[in-house]
Order: sequence, then C-alpha cells, then structure tokens
Amino acid sequence: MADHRSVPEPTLRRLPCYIHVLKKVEQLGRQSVSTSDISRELKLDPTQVRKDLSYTGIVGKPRVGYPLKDLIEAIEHFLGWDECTHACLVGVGHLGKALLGYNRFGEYGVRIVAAFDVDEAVVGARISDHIVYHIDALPEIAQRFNIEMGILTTPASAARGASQNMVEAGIKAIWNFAPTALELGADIIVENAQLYATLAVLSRQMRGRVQAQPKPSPLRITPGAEQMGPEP
Amino acid sequence: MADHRSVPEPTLRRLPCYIHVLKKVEQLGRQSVSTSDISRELKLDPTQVRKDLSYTGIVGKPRVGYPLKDLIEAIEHFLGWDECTHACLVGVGHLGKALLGYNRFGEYGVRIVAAFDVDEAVVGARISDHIVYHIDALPEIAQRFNIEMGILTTPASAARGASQNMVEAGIKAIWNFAPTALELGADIIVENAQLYATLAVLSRQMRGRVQAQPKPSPLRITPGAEQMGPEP
DNA sequence: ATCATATCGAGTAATAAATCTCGATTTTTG
DNA sequence: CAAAAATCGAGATTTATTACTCGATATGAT
Repeated sequence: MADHRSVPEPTLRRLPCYIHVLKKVEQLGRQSVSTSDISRELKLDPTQVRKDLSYTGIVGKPRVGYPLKDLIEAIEHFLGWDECTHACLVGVGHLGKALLGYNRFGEYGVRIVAAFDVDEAVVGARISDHIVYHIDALPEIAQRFNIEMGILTTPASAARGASQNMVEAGIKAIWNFAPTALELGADIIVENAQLYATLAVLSRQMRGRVQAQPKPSPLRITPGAEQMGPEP
Repeated sequence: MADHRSVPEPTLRRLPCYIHVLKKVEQLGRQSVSTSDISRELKLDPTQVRKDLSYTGIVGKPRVGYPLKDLIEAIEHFLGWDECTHACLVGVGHLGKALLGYNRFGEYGVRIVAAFDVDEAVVGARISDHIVYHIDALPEIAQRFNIEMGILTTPASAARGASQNMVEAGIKAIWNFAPTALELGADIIVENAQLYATLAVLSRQMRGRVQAQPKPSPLRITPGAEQMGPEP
C-alpha cells in the first residue's frame, strides 16, 4: 500500500474523480463497485484505477470489486478529507465570494472560518455567513481559530503580499487561485488552482485537435471530472 | 515544430504560466527574456521551458533569449488566444456568477456572449452585463451568436442534461466545471476544470508530504505588480 | 460440485515526460 | 581582437507513468 512519499501526482489528481463517481454509485443503492465500473465511467484503464486505489490501502475481492462504503472512506482518509482543516480566504472578489458561497467544502475536509480583504467596501460585511475581516486582523484570527490553510483569491497584483501575510500569520499551506508565482519559504506548501491550464488544453484542441484519434487510441486521459458544482 | 498532434499535455498546462510570467516581465520594460529567467520564476528546468517554447515555433538567440513581445504573441497564437471564441455559460450559481463577473477572458481568447439557467429567479436578470436566458433559448441564441464553446457551471446533478443541451445547440467544446464526467460523442471536446485535483494534492502534502518531487506549480514572481487575476 | 466468467493484484513492457550533455552562437569584457 | 560567459537547441539518458499480461480467486450458473 501506500508509502507517503511515493504517490504519483497524477494518481492524486484522479482520486477526487473516483470519489465523485463512487458517491453517485452509492446513491444508486449499490454495495460494491469494480474498477471496470469506474473505468467505464471515467474512460480510464481499469488497471490504472486499480493501481491508484491500491495506494489507499483498500483491498478488493475478485469477481466482486470493492466494498463501496469502505472504498469511499479509504480514499477520503488517504486524502485527509475525513478530517477538518480550518481555512481562511483572502480576497473577497468575484471568485472569493463564489467560494464562500460554496458550502460543501466540508466534504473535502476544508472549513472556511474567516475571510479577509483590504477593501473597506467588503470589510465588515457578511458574505454567505462568513464575516469579512480586514487583512490586518489575520494574525490574531488565524491563531484564535487555528487556521492551517489559506485560500488565495486576490488579484494577481496583491497575491504576493497576501501570501506573505498568510505566512506571517503561521499558515503553512496555500491554495492559490491567483495566476501568479508565490515566493515563499520551502516549508510552505503551495498548490496552484491553475484555472487556465485546462483552458489552454481546450483551446488547443479546438484548433487542430491535439491528439488525433487515428491510432489504437492510448485511452486519452483527461484526468477526469472533479471539482465543485457551483451550488444549487 | 508545433505539429498539432505531438504537443504534450503537460506542456500545454505550463504555457499559461509562461504567459503570466512574461506579462509581468513585460511591465518591467524589458525587451527579451531567457529561459533561465522563466525557469527561475517558476522553478522549472530551463531546458524544459526551452522545449515547451519550441512548440510554439519561436526561436531564441544564444546569450540573449527570446524577444519578449514575439514570445508572448507566439504562445497566445499557439493556444488560439489571439482569436475570439464566442462562449456561453450554463448554470448561473455562485461560480457561474463569478465567472461572468470576471471580465478578462478576452485575454484568453474567450468572450462570454450569453448565460443560461433554468431558475426563474435568475432568468431575465443581468449579471455583470450578461443577460441570463432560459436554457430553452440556447439553440436559437447559440446559432445567432455563433457560439462555439460552452462553460458548464451547473450543479453536478444538472451537468449531463445541460451538456446535452449544448451539444444539441451545436456547441463543439465544453469547459466543464461540474464534478461529473460527461457522456458525449467523440466529436465533442470536453475539458474538465479540475478544481479538486489541486486540493487533493494540497491535502495530501499537508499530511505526510508527497515525494520530494519538483512540482511544476509553485509560482512566484519577482517585482512589479499588475493585472490579470481573479478580480477583486 | 464443477465450470465459466469477471475481477483482483502483482509483475512486466511500453510510452511519455523530465533531465542531462554538449556543441554552436552571440554578447560582453579585457 | 581574443577570451569568457550566457544561452540556445538538438539529441541522449533517465525517470515517471501508463498499458499490458497473467495467475489466482470469488461468484453464479449448470
């Protein structure tokens, strides 16, 4: 199973897709799934799914598959999504408001406990049940609420400064939605939401298709679907 | 170079990062950049950057680098971001509103010309200068405005139906923000926005850190300030 | 009970991507 | 004007990831 430092990143990116599929299957009332089921849904190779799942430590039964409930739990535990991480959001613009309004981060182990901005027009406001504080209050509030993660949704021009503020407030992990490189110490974990990466692939395919299909198609892998539904 | 069907997807995903860096550098008034400059900013290998750039057809000069303006244009042209694609957005929830309010898609070759939903509460409204139509009007409006791309921001439960509507309206490319795999014909280009993929990587790193892999993400930029970004 | 079948899981092969090496070229420096 | 330094670009090497193969095993059908 699953030594921490040997999990391929592509695997990590696919795991959320599996969770989404599995939850859908769960709603159909089924008790188990096979990798064939999953791979059919996501158009992946079954053995790849099997290998990915093996990292979580789950064990399946030949001819049957995996116990559905256990499998979901195994993946969520593997990703740490069964535990709650306190997060703050910095940058209450359009995207920030959207994320504040998205009230299902709990499923992903994240709970936004505070929001920050510098704009007096939003500071003090209540956005989808979250109070917006001035960025100057970050250190105190981060400590008070034990905030471990920062969600960075400022414009690019403010991103570096805001990330600096986060680090000074003791935050160790940043989910960066700004299209900007952050310059931070090596002990800070930064992950880029990379919105435009997928647009680039799409754009490129639109003109002149990237990978032509005239081939024993190496099962084109667009690391499947996952992400958030914007709320009903 | 730049044979359509031989561009690695990782390369495509990195190209937008290069653009962001280059535009920053441009604002510093510089005329050229080297791959060393870029790789320093993005913490990538210089030869990898060089290989990526070579797909766009740009040619550099030893000891100098690439002409900045030409390079930006080459990448944007390569991605088709120098031409305007008409897009519609389906699903005017939190995320949909955020994307409608983000008025810089033009830089990425995309122009949202209409929005759709089924909810009477938003149909007919004007969101950030975009009129929201009922989904039933999609075929007519798609044709009238020559809409080629669909941005799918419905909840997961509505995603398949909405994608079906798009296809019936003649849309050939879908940027899918819903956490669902779409079941569409092979001629429809679908790209999943993958929000939770990055969260999975981040979560995993927070507990027990992944292999010491050079991650292509941690962006950071030198000086300056400026544009692009998820809007305040 | 026996057989056929679907599926797991481990191992191996093939493919794709990242990294390294090195000669060539341009600019700057002495 | 020659030498040094930086960087390009092609190709080779290494590493990572995906795809394939096959023996084992649980289930359902005959």
